[in-house]
Amino acid sequence: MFYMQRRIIHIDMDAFFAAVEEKKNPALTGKPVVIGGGGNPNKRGVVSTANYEARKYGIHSAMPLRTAYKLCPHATFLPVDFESYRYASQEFKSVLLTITPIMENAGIDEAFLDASEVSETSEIIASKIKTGIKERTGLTCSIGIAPNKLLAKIASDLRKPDGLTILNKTDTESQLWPLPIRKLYGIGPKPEEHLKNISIETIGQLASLPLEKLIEYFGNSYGQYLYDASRGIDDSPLITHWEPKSISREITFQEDVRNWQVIARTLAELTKEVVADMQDSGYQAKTVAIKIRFGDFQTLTRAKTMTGYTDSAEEIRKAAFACLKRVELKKRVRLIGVRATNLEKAQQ
DNA sequence: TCTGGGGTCCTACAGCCA
DNA sequence: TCTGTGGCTGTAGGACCC
Repeated sequence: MFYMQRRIIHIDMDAFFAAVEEKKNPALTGKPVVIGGGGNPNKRGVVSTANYEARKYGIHSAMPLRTAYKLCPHATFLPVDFESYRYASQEFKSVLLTITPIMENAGIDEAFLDASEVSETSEIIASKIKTGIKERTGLTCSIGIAPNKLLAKIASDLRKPDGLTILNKTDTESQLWPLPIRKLYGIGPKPEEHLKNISIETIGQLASLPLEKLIEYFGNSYGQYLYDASRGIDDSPLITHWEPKSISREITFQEDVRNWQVIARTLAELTKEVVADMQDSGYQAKTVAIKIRFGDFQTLTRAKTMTGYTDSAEEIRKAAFACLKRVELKKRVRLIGVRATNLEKAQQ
């Protein structure tokens, strides 16, 4: 039996939000730009994207805006303009679809292509993608090409910006194993710390652990994942179509709130937005959940499953408030959110 | 003192039922 | 009738990603 090796391409736009902003306002080019929250570095919010100039000051995604401001007060701070980014996203993805229709959306600034059936060489495909995106949007991207999604994503991260990296199965030892464990998709701060405690720092060292050990440390599912991923093994297919599992809204107050009226009014507004979203996209929900984060970051959720599926504003609001009633509000509230889950496409 | 918002998936546990 | 077991569903929390 002959198995053809897949050819998966991962495309990652370079400092996407910042690049779109620089396109909108070329005067920003070459200066440090930080995008996040409402664009006011003295208010609550985190960095969504920092351009390469701003990264030189140590600014990175997920950093509090106030911290970014301390590191580089003369940077330009801008609010997130999702409309523009969504438009640019559609534009670059339309270029990708000229290569092959087998595309997986992986967020606003990333995508995978399955180019196994495309006859051109990887270098020619990559060059077509880069030129096409540059012509269409004026933006650059980094590309990784490999036999699976896991390696393609790691590859696109190896040379940035405007890079191209092609990995083969046989490159696992030389290219994958020297990398720090954090580079492996799915390893966040917690597993990283756990692994460092047992002196595992690189993907190669992770690959030296027997499967039984990994399962003992991390459970069946995640243990098996780490075992395979550290060897560059990944058979997961591209997801070209998917249905949402939940629709939600949440908001962090500028200052922690004790006033129940404010909390209730905010919950009602968020619920309205969720319902509008559901109705626009044609979904009904059976379960409504709320999320509350207190000033000390303690976070709790309460959920209520209704008797049937609904997109009625009245029913969903009632369910959300039934959840709120079950929470003892004895501390100031930092964040409140509402989520509709257990979704079903509404009958037409 | 600081830590967004919109998602997904996994795990643990409790209650119900056959 | 009592007890144990295993599956299913709902709930809650935690971790990850962009």
